[in-house]
Amino acid sequence: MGTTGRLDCILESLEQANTLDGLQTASLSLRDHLRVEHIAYHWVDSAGDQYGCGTYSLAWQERYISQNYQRIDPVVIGCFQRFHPVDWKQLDWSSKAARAFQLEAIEHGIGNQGFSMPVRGPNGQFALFTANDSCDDNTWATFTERHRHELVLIAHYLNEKALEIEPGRTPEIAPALSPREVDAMTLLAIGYSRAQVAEQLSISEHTLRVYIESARFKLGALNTTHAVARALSRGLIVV
Amino acid sequence: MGTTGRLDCILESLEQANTLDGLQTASLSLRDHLRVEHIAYHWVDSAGDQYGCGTYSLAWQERYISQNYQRIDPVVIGCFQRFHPVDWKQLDWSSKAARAFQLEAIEHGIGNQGFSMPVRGPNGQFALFTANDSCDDNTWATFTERHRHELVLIAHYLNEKALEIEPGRTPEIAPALSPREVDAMTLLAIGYSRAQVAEQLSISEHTLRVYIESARFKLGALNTTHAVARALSRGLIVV
DNA sequence: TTTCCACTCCCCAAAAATAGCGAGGCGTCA
DNA sequence: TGACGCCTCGCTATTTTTGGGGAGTGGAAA
Repeated sequence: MGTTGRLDCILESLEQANTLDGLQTASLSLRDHLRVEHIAYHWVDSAGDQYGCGTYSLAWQERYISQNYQRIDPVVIGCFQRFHPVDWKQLDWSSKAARAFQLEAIEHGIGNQGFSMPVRGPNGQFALFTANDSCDDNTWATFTERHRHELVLIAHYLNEKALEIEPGRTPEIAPALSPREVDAMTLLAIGYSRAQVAEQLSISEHTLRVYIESARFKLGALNTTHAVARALSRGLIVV
Repeated sequence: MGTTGRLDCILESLEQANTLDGLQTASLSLRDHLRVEHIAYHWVDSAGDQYGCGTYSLAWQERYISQNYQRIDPVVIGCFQRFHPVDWKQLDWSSKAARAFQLEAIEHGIGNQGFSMPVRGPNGQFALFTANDSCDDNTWATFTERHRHELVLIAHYLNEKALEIEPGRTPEIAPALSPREVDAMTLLAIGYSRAQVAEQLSISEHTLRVYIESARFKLGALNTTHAVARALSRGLIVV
């Protein structure tokens, strides 16, 4: 199996990449380095928008996207609820849809063993990095144990690169809110009504409204809910 | 500086830890390994609830929590908007509050150089791992460059451990929203009024209301704004 | 010094959201 | 088959939020 030294080289070449093609090339190196059949980086957007690179067949990728399989894919669902990398065997394949999905995947050349690592970025960004192969359970267990650190690192750097390449998906620069506006947005975000927020801040409800309005204006929001959503997704408030 | 071998040992002992004290002990080893003045793991929780471990003085930790400094701490705010680790020098210290905060931190023994790594878990969980020291810019740049991989790994494993130790702290397991509920929450989050959402989804406003209510119920939210905020911060919708 | 911004307070009328009921059809899973 | 969840539609009434005005303080920056 590859050495840490070689991984460093690959990560370095990954740093040079600045297009999706670059990521694709890096994927191939990574696969060779890890000596597995497939690796895949898969950016999952809840709007169903997707994006990724890896060594899965194009036919499978297209099929996956066109069928919106991320909705039923146990790998996606399972990783979404976890922080640590997971072996596919630990996932829930019990539903009918999941088993049908798995069969179809295998028909498209996906191996029976998989190990996937969830990665999360700002604004709820979510992606997976997967290593995939066909082998028996023991071989796979040895592989995952030995490469755990590497897989974590690879997932991190791939996602870092993906975020860099797709800046359209990252947030606009945030227009700072005043302290009172932050207070107001924060309390609204945790469910307080206007009256409660005003009481909490010891100001009149009329005053509070001015803050909400000015925050709404600064955030270019159409209403309070929108303003809170923008403040949240731009990291101006933390709930 | 330490070798990768030693880091592996520390990470292994980290794996054994199963209490906050264990994390605290691991922090000390990590500090020695990295040869910095301070390291800190800081779980930034909703509602200002906090949690962490590290080598900062108790006085500072208490002060930080009692003053809710995570609201103005440029490290928290900056990391919250980013994926990659950041040097404190790259952050925005321009506001008055931020500068006052920095001065106070230094008085409490925090070094002038810092390097922080954001980590995110399921349900919008968010934490920081920081290495901190007092030295000149060049020394620090060399340090951060050499230890980048290590810091990423440490942050990952510390957070994995923290999630394991404090499972109660993770917000309730995300009660998946139905597709229509997701639609409703998403459109509300981008500023549509109820009438507009209903029109967009081609359903009656009455029906829409059922979705909003059931989403609110599932999310344990007190009102629509709260529900949207929760859906956002748990990564159930993306705006 | 003047200008700007953050903070505070007030009124009123219209629009929107909420709470409480009700109903039926469709699909999946045990 | 029956339970359950999802999607769809209806009513009434109350509470809350919003949008449009205006007005004064104090501090910081230009």
